[in-house]
Amino acid sequence: MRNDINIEINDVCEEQCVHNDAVTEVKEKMPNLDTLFTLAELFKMFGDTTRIRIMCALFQRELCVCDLSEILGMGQSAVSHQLRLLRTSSIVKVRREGKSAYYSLDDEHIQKIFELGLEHINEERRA
Amino acid sequence: MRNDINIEINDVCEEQCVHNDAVTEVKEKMPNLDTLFTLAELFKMFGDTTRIRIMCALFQRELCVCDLSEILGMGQSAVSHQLRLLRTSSIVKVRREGKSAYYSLDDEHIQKIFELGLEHINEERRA
DNA sequence: TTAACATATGAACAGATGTTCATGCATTGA
DNA sequence: TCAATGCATGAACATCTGTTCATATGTTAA
Repeated sequence: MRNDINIEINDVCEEQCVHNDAVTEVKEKMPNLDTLFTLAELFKMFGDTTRIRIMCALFQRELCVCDLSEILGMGQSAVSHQLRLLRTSSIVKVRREGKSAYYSLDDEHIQKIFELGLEHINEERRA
Repeated sequence: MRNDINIEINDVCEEQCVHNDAVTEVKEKMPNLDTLFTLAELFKMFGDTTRIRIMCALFQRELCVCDLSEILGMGQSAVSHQLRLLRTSSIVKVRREGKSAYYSLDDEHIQKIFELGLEHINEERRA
């Protein structure tokens, strides 16, 4: 009985349908919240058309801000802001030469993630 | 001279530093905007901690809304709203049984994308 | 049928996000 | 040194997003 009381105290708001074994096991095996938060932050970078287009352009070659601005048909400021986010997330890196800043991809995972995403949406379209 | 005028008309706001060869080539090889938009929509689903946690839980096993609600420590409504988004993006699928709705992953790409993301952030941390 | 329950969903709200505008900083060439 | 150029960045603004609340839908058991 004391045991029951403890369960009630610990599992506040427990719904009646909960499969306790499943819930406990899944909870234990989940990566910690910090990791998942960081992961979400990474994927957030892929979750905007402008940034995806920037990455996609950089798959081909290193480019300066001005080139990217022209390729995307967007203002230099907008591109620059997005590049800052991509830099912060270690997705792109800069190389400065004279007045220009040349951006390129920092890591081959980026393209792999991109390609898996493409596969997924293509299967979806076929289905 | 007429040629110069046309160039000015077509390439409005052209910056002076643009590397025209590079820009033209990259532009040609870029996937179309629709595809990149759809791709961004997909990755948007990975770009939220709640949804990442849901996917992560479903890697282990099929779960009902109520279980997920308990695992995440979040309200049923919030979870249900997110599941709807994941359903719409063909990331999860539902199986209904009695009063419950059991969710599971729709496609193995999802876990692969997740794992590549993990690799990326782990390399980042090591560096 | 009715009550209880699991889930879904619309509305409302707060907070996050992306672009533009204005401006600052560094580099280059005159 | 000064003007022009390429890039970065803060502020402002509109839009998008995620959660909560209230409520609806559909299923089950009594």
